[in-house]
Amino acid sequence: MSIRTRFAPSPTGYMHIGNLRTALWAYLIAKKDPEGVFILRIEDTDQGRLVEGATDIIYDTMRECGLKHDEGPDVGGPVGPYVQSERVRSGLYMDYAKKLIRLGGAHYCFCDEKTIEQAKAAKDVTDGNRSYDDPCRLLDPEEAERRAESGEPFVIRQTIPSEGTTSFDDEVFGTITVDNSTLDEQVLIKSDGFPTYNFANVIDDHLMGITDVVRGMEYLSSTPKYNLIYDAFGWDKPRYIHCPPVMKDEHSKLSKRNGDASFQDLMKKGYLPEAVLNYIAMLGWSPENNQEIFTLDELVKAFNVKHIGQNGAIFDPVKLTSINGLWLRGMDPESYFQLVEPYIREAVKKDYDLRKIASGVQQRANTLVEIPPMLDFYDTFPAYSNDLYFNKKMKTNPEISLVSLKECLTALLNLNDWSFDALHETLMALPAKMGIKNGQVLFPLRVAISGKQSTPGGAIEIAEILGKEETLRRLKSSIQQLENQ
RNA sequence: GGCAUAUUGGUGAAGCGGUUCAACACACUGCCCUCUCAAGGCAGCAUUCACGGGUUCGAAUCCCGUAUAUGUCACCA
Repeated sequence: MSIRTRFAPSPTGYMHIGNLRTALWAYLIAKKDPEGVFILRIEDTDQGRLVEGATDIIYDTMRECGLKHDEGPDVGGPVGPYVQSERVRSGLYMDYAKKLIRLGGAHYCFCDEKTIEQAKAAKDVTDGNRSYDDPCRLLDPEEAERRAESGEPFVIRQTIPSEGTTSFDDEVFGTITVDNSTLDEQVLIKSDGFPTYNFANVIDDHLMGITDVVRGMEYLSSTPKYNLIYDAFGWDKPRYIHCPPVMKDEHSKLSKRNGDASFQDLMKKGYLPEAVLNYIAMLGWSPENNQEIFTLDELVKAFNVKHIGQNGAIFDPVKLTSINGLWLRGMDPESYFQLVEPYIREAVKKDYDLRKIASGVQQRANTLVEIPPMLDFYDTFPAYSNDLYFNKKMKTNPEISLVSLKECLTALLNLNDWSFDALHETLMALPAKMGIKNGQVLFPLRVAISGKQSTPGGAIEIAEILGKEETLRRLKSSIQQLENQ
């Protein structure tokens, strides 16, 4: 039987990183199997929490990441509909709930909320048992059904024995066993007739033939209850893959509440979707070899449930930045240029050779948004301090620099072939002639024509791009600035 | 508080009873090198795997306890 996994978000806001990682892993697990199917299901049974446009964000994010689902609301499939609210309308959950009642796995409950609250308040919470002993479970079934039919408000609760234990196997956490007495008889069908997540989830996973349930570990403690439902129906249980959380720091999960980055935010900050995906795949999972850069297809091949860890992984923006830089540097020059052209144009409005600028940038920028600020010197020669000529490593200072720059000026003045090669030949002859290190000429020159200590591309590239006239203008001005000191 | 799960360096982590077991990567530090910075290369960076016991000839790896963290105990998902 081929693998079927699902990503089942509820459209309550934006797509956070932890969610995206769960989607990714579910995708990878499905695609590991050539016949595997990845399904998108929208869980919108909480009508109160729906957020306008949230579904579109889900579609957009998945598309941008290349996480293509084989079945879902927009593409259809054999086991639809794929939106829970639509499934509710068919009465499907209620039918199954009633069936479950007949099978002894659930019962009607007529308790009103006040009663329940009072009962819970009166209960000793430290005894370790379930928080509410529902008296309705003792009701005569015929009687209960009659009351429900007659229009009395009700919910349907799961019926759980108070004795014994329930256990299940999780692919990442192993076998987990709990006492039934600690399991709450949760509501399956709410008084508005909608199923709760707890119920809809089980029904849908079964009806959609989900073989591998991939979800956050916050569901670990409720999984025994789900298995009790599967058992009551006599259904096959899926494999469970509970994912450790993605943390902001040691203490808190990554969340919108904390103002943490969403996928959309990361895009705005100039990261590549491929790099983000690559990075988050490894949050809590590690490959068997030491490979670090993976395309989606490579992840599919390399991914292995056995290597998912059990501890929360801290989302490290610095590491992401480094991975992103690796991706950027690894691109072929033409695609890179297409990608960064808008960012270069943001800073460079004058008529310089953008492709040459791009090739300098490619070796240096780790994110897209850091590009414009490192290029601002092209359009306007910035004011700068002579202190920039101090460089410990190059052993340069304003005095040495002045000497070097004057040499540069005389050499460049007579240079008519302003090509990279000619510039290179001319300028590299200087240090040899003067008996100093290359850097003692080229570093001052870079400062003199860019007004910065570090730039994408070297002094020679910058001079070439700037052109003879502008280079000499800046050079003269810098020499003057040094002499006036 | 009950229950569940976890605890390897600043970070992600490998290792899951025994020939270097504390890999690899990020970050950091130093050096080298290409025309400079960056990138790249090399080197350094946990005598030790939360703590305390135990099992064993031998434990980061198994067991027990303590501490800490996270999750859960909703007519939210």
